[in-house]
Amino acid sequence: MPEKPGLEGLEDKWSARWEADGTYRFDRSRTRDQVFSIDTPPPTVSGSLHVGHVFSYTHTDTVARYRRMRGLEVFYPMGWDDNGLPTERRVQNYFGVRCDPTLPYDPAFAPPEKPGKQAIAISRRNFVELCDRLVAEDEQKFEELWRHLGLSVDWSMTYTTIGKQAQRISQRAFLRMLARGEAYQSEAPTLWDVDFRTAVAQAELEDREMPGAYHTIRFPRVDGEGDVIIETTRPELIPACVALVAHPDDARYQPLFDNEVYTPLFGVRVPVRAHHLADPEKGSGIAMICTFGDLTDVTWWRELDLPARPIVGWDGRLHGSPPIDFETHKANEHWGELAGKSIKQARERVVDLLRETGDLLAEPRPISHAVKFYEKGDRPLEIVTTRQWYIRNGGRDADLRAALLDRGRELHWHPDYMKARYESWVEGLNGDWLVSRQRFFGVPFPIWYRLDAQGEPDYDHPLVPDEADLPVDPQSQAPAGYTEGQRGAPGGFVADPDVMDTWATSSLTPQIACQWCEDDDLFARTYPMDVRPQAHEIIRTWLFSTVVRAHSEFGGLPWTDAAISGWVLDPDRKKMSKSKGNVVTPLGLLEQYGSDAVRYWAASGRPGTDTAFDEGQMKIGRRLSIKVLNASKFALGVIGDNPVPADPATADIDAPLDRALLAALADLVDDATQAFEQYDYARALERTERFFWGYCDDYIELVKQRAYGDTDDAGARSARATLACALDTLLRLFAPHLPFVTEEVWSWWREGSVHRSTWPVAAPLRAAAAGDVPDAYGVAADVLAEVRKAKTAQQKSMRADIASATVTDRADRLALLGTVADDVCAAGRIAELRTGVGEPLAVEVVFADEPAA
RNA sequence: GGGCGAUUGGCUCAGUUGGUUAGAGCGCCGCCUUCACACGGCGGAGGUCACAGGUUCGAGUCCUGUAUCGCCCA
Repeated sequence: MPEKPGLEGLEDKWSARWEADGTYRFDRSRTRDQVFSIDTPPPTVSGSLHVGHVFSYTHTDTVARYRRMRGLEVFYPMGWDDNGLPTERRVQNYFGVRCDPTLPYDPAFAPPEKPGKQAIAISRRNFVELCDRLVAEDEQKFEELWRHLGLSVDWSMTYTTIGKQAQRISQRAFLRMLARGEAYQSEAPTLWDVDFRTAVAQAELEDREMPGAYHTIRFPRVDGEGDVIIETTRPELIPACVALVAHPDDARYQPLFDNEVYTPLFGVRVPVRAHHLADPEKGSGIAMICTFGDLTDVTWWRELDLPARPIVGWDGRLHGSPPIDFETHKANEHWGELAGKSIKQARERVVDLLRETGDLLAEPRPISHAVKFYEKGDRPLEIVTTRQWYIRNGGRDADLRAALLDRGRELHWHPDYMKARYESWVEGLNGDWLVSRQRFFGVPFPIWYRLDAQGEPDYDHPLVPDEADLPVDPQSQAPAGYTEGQRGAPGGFVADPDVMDTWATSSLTPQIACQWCEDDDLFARTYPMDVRPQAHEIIRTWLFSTVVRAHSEFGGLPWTDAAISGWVLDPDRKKMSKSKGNVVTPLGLLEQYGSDAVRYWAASGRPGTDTAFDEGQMKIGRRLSIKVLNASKFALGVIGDNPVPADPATADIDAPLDRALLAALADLVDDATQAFEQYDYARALERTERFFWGYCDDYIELVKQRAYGDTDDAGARSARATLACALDTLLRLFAPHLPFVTEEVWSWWREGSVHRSTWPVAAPLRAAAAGDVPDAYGVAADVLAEVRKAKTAQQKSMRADIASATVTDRADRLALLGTVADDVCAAGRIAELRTGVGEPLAVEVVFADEPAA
């Protein structure tokens, strides 16, 4: 035991020891019923870890440590989510490169020391190599931080989402869905980010409030009976207009239905149609349908069976050639001015042209409206018709949707109300899950297409590899029966160019962590898993998609429980996020306050509840950690060489105060255990902390004198045994939250690691209390508090001697006080204790250095 | 627009199935110093539990409505 215990250096000392001793190593001789299996969220390594990560990962770690102490073998691997767009973006900025898949591989390529102003174009393979290199560095830093925080992860089982095994599992899962008809491809209008040049899934959308403007535009009627006036925010889409639409009940426009109008500038005849989605309240109540301005356009186009005249290309610019053959010279002239322009440029020009022709009836009226964005994107999404892969998720199939809703109800949610997020998302799905991305650093689709004699791909009969050959990169490997020389040649083959959405692989973390079809033995011992911990905002993405994959492959849930963490909010109650620039990096905090202190703050955040970033709470955690060290040191000094009773019931604990303390402790153990069983680590901590302060301020003070007695003194033996039992129990109750200080103290007097010791049980403590209840402890503490109050009021030291104290209280409480009077007198330095019946509790004192009244 | 959650002293939050004068920490004020802890100890002041109704012997807790804030989904 050190002379002056402190927090500094505990993290390094104990994380090294835990690693050396394999304290958290998973013992794979244990069977599924003896295992507690955690599906740890793989953090995105391209970002930096922030306090939000520390917050939620601490929650999981407390639960892991609790379950481990309960005797379960905890399967707790860490994953790194390294594939996908965030990594690509980081690599582009970090090295100053960009991927051009048309370039050949350059084995000698080395990135510049510092990124230049102009991005260097490199081949796909060179680009992927840089991605691999950077994520390896990032992952190392992440692991160091996690170890410093004290996560009880088995670091020998770490996986990545771009690793060979993850690719193999991801491709295998995809191929099996393809074989079952649960994955399919389709050419359809698709939400498209023009900067990233990739398709985007429903789950990745977000609405942003953007300034826009209504343009009032005249469409002349073909029958010459006047004009139809529409209002639109997208005038540049007039050349893509295929119809006008109004609500079927809208009397203003009923006479127009099935008549035709001319589009302004282009003179194309388009029909006026009726559809219930047209909102009579919006604008003039009649809208133009374009291919495609938004998702409603897609619905109208499909349901009204309209022609497609798309004008926006993958790059967000208007096509070079017109969507149809315009009939007039003027129309072609107008198109010529727009072709190749960006959407913004095209809009400005169209408005000018409408002004010139007089078709713009009023100056644009500014409004603010919700526009769909890719959550990582900078410009509004466009809708482009492309061939994409989809996975069935119930968005177009009522039976599957119902089955997935049932899965959501089967899952135990912590807190329970988070279930509603899942249900509202599943009920609101409006299409299947689009999983293909036109990107580079991801798991490729293990698919090739035959080329016919004209070199046209046959998309309907894709070529697939044997599962034994996975993972494959179809861009560099030829399908069975073909040679590399036939790539791209008529009669040969071509690779599917896309990679899978990163969620398509992340949705398999249970399969990856438990090594589905890679290690059947491990899989049988760990899957299905016990718990998915995660934050609430990705219930629609990660949690839901994981349920989809497990339901599809195994017909069951991937875990029994979901533990949902809240967010960390900055002091202005805004979510901490990189884009807001209000993130706090965790390493400095861990060093300043100590990991246990930061964990204390994190573990004080209720399950599912957003929590303010609060350094004050870390200070309290630090104070608590120091108190654990000091109080333990003192208690152990008093306990001396006396062993911890193996069973407190046989330890001659007979002093009423001691029995009452153990009775209270038994209640605490029950409370903390019940809380942890319900994933309420915060409640367990709060109760333990409260008890601990009482143990320090009241119990230790009350028994100090008695415990100093001789070894043959029964009261002293009772006090020492109780101090030891209580300290032993409290350390174990704190161990999940404060792994470093508890381990430090444990090492002073106990064998092994506290984190491999057993979680306390109430029964032996209650047996030792021998029917006594906590009340005598409560009365003693109350009276002691009154005595202190009296000393403070007289500005006396706590060590001031009291000649006599008179306690007024209820008779039943006075009776209890009688049983602990010696301890109370010793702690209060009271020579004579008198009592009188009455309420409320009061204590009158006469100090020794003043004359008696 | 629909759904979920929150609203408790200056601040951050507890408050288990409704049960005696509503708790804690921080901050504030005062006191106590070196015998575990000054990175300390003890004590004090401070709240019409967002608002309005209702159920009940009894409501911070249950029900209805309103307001404000946040989130999820349209």
